[in-house]
Amino acid sequence: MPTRERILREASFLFARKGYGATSTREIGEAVGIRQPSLFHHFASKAEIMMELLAHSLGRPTDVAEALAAADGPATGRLHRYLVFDALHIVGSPYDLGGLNDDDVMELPEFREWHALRARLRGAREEMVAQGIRDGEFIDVGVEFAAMALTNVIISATQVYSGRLPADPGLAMRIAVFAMRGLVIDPAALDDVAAWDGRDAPESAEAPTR
Amino acid sequence: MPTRERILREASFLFARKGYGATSTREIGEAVGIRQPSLFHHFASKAEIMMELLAHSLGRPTDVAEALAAADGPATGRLHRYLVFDALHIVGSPYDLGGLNDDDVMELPEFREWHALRARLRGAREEMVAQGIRDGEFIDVGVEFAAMALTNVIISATQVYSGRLPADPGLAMRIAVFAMRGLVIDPAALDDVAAWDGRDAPESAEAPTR
DNA sequence: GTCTATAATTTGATAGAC
DNA sequence: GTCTATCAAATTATAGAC
Repeated sequence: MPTRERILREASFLFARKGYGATSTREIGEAVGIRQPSLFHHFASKAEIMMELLAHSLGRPTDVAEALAAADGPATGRLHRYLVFDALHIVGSPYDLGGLNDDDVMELPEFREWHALRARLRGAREEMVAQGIRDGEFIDVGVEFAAMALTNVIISATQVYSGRLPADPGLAMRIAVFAMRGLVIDPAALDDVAAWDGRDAPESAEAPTR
Repeated sequence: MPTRERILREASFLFARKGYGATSTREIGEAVGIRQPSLFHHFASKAEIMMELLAHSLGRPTDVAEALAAADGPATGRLHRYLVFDALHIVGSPYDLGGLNDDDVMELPEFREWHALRARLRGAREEMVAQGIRDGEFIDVGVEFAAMALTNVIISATQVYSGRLPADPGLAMRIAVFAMRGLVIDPAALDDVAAWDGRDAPESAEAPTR
């Protein structure tokens, strides 16, 4: 495997475990098996490593969320489909995407340009929640809170079931149902949904080009 | 207000926003309005500041969770009561307890002694979930996952509703209901619960001795 | 109780040999 | 593409004056 790719993977593991600011370039080099200055042959700076990971963490999910927010049909089904995609995207990634775009990273000035993309992803998620409230499918506990809570439940699942989710897309769908049961007025609506989009969800889990 | 207390507060804000490892003692001193070396008149090290915050973050919640895990009555009511306490504890604190006991901090060797307390808190939460599953009140999505997901939903709420929760304990109870609706087999059981423990929940939100 | 001065270490990044 | 050597800046913490 190319050194550049190994750097991305090891860096993502360290960033997820210790945080971006607390991870030194020497640690990354050691994990990869090269000396610290050799990193800078592949990336111009430590921040550039993070930016490539941010692109992987935010890119496809934003596209999928915006497409589903603009699609037709009940919000319940579209939101469920996004949550299943999100779980499989995180777990199917060769990188550890846990807490990658948290505030502690995004507040640093060198990542200011990524605020817009993260805002688009959040906006699309909140749009689906707002649609469900407007159409009488969801209770109104606050759009921002509901969207954040749903995301955090999915992240919890990817952490606890890290090894099991990709091999079991059905588990991902049950977890998305669990996450949404608090939001949905009629829990029975989720039974249909889980059967409906079970077909295309697994293919959403993709690995990055290597 | 004593300088020591101001240090704890400003440090907690910075730790929550940037992470422990990425927060320098110079920043803490600057936020307090003193020079960096003056911090060490009040605390022996940066880690000791964090440990005092950890004690506040984990101490009472662990006592409450263990007491409720050992108490009688339906797990639904006891777990709901804990979640309301947790939300009011976090939001009522003068410190920012968000992500204080995350892995990135707890994995550092200087905080190894705190693993036991965090494990007790997690154990008590998971015990309540396990009781509910055993007694047929909760669906079984995995004890560890369910307990973590519930906690993360409460933390989401404290972040989004940071200013509004302490003034509105009823909101905290509705959020706890929202968090638990995915877990409970019969959502109607939560209507009774919310009315039952509404009396004593608000007094759970305490400030530390100053 | 806060300050200045400073020690000892670690940080991200560069230069240049091979 | 990786290495050694090194730099400038930032880190936590200490010593001692006031």
